[in-house]
Amino acid sequence: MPELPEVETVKSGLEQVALGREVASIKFYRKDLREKIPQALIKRILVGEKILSFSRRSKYILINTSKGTVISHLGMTGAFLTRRSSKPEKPHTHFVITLKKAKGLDDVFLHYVDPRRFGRLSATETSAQEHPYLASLGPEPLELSSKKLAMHLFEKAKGRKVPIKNFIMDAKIVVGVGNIYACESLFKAGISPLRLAGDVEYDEMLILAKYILQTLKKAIKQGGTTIKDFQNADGGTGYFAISLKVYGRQDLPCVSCKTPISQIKQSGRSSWYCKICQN
DNA sequence: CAGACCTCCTGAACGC
DNA sequence: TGCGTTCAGGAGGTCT
Repeated sequence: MPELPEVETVKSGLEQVALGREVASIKFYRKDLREKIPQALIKRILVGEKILSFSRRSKYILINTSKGTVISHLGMTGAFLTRRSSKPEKPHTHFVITLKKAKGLDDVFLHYVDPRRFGRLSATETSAQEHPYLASLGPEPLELSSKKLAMHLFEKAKGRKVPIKNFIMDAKIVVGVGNIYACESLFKAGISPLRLAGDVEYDEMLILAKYILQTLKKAIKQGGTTIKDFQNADGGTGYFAISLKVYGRQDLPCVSCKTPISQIKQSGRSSWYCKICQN
């Protein structure tokens, strides 16, 4: 389940093997993931074109050529696997990008595998930022200082009665804070996930912002192991490298006060927190 | 308009 | 052992 740090790692891995290379072909094994795949448009943008850059916006990976941008999301279970053959070897391989053979370089085939098909694949020949997937997204936390992020969150939270946990997971407010990072950051900041966003004081928001950034940055740093394993990646390992203090730890003792960790549901999502340490 | 809840999907982890 | 059930989660959609 790729979170933002893992997506960053996947992007780096793709850069290592495919940046600057020409796409020879793309073969689709499905006509849809979450939505219908615009196959003809994607072919127009990729086939016969050099990959000028990869970029990331929120948890989307963007593949840029002179013809436009292909926009992909890994959902929960998606992965780009680098292979030496075009033949799908894993179940749920939904498309394969073949890079043109080049002197002195290995043959490379990018296999997109996604068992649950929560992933997405789309494209645009114009501005990627105006694509519906990206148009209404909030800022990238990693491009902000903790103070800027805190001010942004504090302003947006004014008058909001949504729980702070749901608030920081809302991609329209800020991108890249998935369930794991929301739970962990709130624990470190000592803020209950049940608190209403509008009731969180600026000072608390600053601490929360610091921990969100710290957790994301730490995970990206440790995601390096995934880059190393990318050639035979089978789903990514980097994200398990961060030590989870509350996520998934229901009934286990709080690392700080030993009180059993509570699990609750918020808008259908599990939240874990310490009733004593988080207020 | 804001907020809660539903939906998509498969496989892992349970329970009987 | 082997079946059925539950649950996880990103993000858009729908309902209140």
